[in-house]
Amino acid sequence: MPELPEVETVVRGLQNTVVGESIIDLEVPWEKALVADDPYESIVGKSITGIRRRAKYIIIDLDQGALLVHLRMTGKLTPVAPEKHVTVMLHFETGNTLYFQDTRKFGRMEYVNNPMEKLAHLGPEPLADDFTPEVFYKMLRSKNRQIKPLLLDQTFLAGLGNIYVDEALFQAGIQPLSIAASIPKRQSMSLHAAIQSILSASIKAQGTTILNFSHGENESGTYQAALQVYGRKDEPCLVCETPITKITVGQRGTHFCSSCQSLFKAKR
DNA sequence: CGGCCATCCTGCACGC
DNA sequence: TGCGTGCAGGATGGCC
Repeated sequence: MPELPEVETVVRGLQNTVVGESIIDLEVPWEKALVADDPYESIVGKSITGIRRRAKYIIIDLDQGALLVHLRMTGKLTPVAPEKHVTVMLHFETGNTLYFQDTRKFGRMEYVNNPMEKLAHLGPEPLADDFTPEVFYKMLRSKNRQIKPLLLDQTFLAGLGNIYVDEALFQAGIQPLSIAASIPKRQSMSLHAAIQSILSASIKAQGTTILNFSHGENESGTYQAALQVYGRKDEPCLVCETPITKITVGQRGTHFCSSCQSLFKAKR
């Protein structure tokens, strides 16, 4: 499940591979994966001038417009031909090809004229300089919502997914059902620090690779070894040995330690 | 506004 | 062994 660190890893990996390539043809085995009024007209003939990340989106800049890629759960962008589940292929003048592969077919590649305009609804980047502990505390204070779904809301904060939210809340000692506005300053500071340190550490480890259904995976991250609660239902908490609890919060599997994480209830 | 549900897809873990 | 069922999950849109 690609979250911010995984997307960052993909972007860094493709930096030296696709920038400078000219697109001379495209194939779309799964039509829904490519969103554009006239795909051939808008994409073929253009060159890739850069590749960058915003939240969980990959922005492939073209000499006019850009391709916005969201991998969702199982998407991959690779220059190496996958065996199956290829949804889009970009063929380059050099003879190289960029493959969009996606087992569950939820991922999308969209041609847009102005990528930043299209992503204007997103909240702040959790690793940006102006996302300070003070700013975060103020953001939380105005929200009467459960902290877990709030952190997953990309318009509130952009880039976190289910795995890293569970990990950050554990590290900060905050129970996932806690109401954001009720979280004290001390714990809010701690959550901010947890989000930044976990994301940074995961980027350094090239992301998390949950044992999945892709065979020849040659670029897997190693952060899964550092997970404290995610996927550890009924296993002992690494701090206090209380079995890890798994519940559903906002339709998402949610892992936490009932002893280490405090519930901050709504004020009245 | 906030919470809940369905939708999109496939593969895998289950129970029998 | 093989079948059926349920589940996982990011984002969106609809409903109350």
